[in-house]
Amino acid sequence: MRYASVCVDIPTRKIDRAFCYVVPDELVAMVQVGTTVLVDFSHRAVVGYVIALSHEAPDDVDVRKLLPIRQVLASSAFDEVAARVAVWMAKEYACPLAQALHPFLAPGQKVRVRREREQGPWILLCEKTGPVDTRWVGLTEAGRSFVPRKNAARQREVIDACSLGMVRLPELAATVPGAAAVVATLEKKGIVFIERRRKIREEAATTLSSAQALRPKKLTEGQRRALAAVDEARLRARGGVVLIDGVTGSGKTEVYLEAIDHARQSGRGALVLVPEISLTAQTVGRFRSRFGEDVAVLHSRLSAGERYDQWDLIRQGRVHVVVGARSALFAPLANLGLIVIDEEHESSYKQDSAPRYHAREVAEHLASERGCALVLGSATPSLESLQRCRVGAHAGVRWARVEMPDRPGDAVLPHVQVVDMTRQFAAGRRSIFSEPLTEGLKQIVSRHEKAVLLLNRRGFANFLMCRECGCVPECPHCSTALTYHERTHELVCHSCGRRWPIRAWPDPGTRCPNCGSRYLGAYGVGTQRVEDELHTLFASFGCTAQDVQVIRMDADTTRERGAHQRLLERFDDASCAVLLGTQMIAKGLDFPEVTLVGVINADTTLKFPDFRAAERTYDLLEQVAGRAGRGERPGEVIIQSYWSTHPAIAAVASHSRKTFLNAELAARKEAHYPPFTRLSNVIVWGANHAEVKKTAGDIAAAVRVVCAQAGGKRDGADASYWEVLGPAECPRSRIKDRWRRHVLVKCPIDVSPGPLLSRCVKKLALPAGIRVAIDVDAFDLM
DNA sequence: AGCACGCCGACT
DNA sequence: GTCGGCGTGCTC
Repeated sequence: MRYASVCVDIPTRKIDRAFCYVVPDELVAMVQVGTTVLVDFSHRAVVGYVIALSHEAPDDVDVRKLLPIRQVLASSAFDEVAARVAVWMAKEYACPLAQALHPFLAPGQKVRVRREREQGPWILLCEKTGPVDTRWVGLTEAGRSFVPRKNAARQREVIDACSLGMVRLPELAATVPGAAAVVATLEKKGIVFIERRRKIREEAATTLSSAQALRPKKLTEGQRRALAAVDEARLRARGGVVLIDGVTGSGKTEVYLEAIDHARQSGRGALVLVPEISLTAQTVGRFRSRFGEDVAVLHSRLSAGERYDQWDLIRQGRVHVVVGARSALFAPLANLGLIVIDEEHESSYKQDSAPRYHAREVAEHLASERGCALVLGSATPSLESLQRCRVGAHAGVRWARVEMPDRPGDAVLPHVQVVDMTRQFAAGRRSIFSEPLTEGLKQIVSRHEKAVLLLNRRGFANFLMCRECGCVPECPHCSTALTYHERTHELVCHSCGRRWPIRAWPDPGTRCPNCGSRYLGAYGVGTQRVEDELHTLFASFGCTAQDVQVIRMDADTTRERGAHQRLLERFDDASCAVLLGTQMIAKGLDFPEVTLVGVINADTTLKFPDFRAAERTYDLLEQVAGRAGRGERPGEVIIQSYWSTHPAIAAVASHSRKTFLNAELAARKEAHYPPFTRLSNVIVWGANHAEVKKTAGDIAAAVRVVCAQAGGKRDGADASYWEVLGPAECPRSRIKDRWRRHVLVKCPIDVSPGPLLSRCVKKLALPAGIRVAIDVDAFDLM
């Protein structure tokens, strides 16, 4: 008899284990680890996932009570190793096993069971994206000598089109009107035949010149060392981690490409994770140009069909390299030899909904389970990774750091100048652009070069304020100030997305919602305004829009599919241009002609109430500075700031990460923050304020008891640091009419807080409408 | 989660 | 006496 261990898809903390089912004889061939099945479970039918198979039933169940698997709903999406990783994720990130399995399933698969009426039958709701076929038309033997009737012009056209080889029916229909009907007639006569071929939906390639990855004649010293370290880790097959700590433009991608090539030559596959934001045509193009058809790409901008096809190519073993965002980590790639995480410091590697995993941590675990190497690359590694390299090991695997301090060829790091904006202001300058930046832009125009301008807008969005009563309009459903959208004359809540039309000063219809005053004015600097001022500035140089193109890239201009790529292609094609944008332009762009990088306001992110604010600022500035001088001509970086003495800014100016690290690590150690502890966040939310408050209090009390026990068992001063903070209101205390409170838990770095926090929440009877989220190693503390 | 079981108040 | 309120607990 065969038995299957099935995880039922009921995502609740109360059910966090798998159940045993009998595999009926007729299903034995179909039921494998990773298949989606339908089973009976406590008075109803539910969807479940097979996580293990065995010839024996577990000891603790009565074999006579076991139920059979009813039906197989989808073929296998993951193997035993992946199932083990999911079990680990569920524990580590304190989420139900079913939720930990979701990222492993085929993209687009949503199989649910519902019933329409109270006592109605259970029905299956299948929402599965699947393969699609294209019909191809070809001439039969008889067709070759067939001469259509004189007046059958359409038939002749179809036969002509097919005479050189098979043609896709949709293509034929585009050139020959009514081709479908003609083909149907000819097929009946035996003149043509129709063949169905699997169609692979994919995106069009880019024309960006920088999307090519030409093999360099020779690697730099740093690249050779990094490559050797990666190869060694891969051959040891013990899940070793290599952190490639290379300055911007040092050629990390080339090291990945070479290392992947070595893995492929020995028959192993490779996963490459890049932040969603840099998963552009440029990045993909580089991998495609080196590995051609052997690459699958997975990211959120693909349509459901495209994503499914890419995933299925991987599962069928038809590609050996996968490039994708965070969730590509779960792609069913066989014989994994290498995992690469580019820009490993990026916060987008942390998922902010369940399972709240961090791709770096899951990759470390996965690499060790699959016996492959993990490569982390960054010019600004996370403090966590640097700390692990300093120790030399983490979670039982080796962590090694390789430095790449030089750019290939004659390219050098750009010169960085910090402009103290308080002095500019004191000197009577009121423009957005300081004197040095104005001068720099003038040079760009006169020398016909390109510039990148960053508007670091996080936390400095446009808002309205009444100059008579001082009020700032807030969302009535969330505790956030509303953002003002100049172009559409709307107030927008970035928490819940609601919009309200509004008129701002000097529009005659202006009325403050609080006091009715006309003096409701816009504050803050938006990309739109910088764009306008740029045009004014260039006009003052005597330039026209033809002389210098201004390309704005922000959430507004990139909403449309493919817009991101089109804007970059425009920038690439221009002879002289300025690319103006938010965070999204800071990373990964590689345009050798960029000689000037300007940062409009460097310190807006520093004032965030977040212990990583300084690290984020440093990372962003260092990354954007790295866009300059990647080609033959040297680069210049101008950073405008009101807080130019801050270590994060000073460090970028002097190309000295130590300046930043020394200050930051000391502060983190003092306050017991990561990388010296692990920080978890337990969030409670609901419509009823009193119940939220009570539940958060209960959780805090339970966690305090458990933490005191866990802390008491350990000895050693620093290693046994435990702390429970709160409960307190979340910085965003209300979102979409739900009140939010949270409890912060700090614990030693070698402890897994997940199971402990999970236990605390599980034993609590949650009132209806009150929800709890456990966020282990939280990034977003808002 | 979703449903049955069970143990107490106000109704034909 | 029983209909139904929702607290508790189980689901291979």
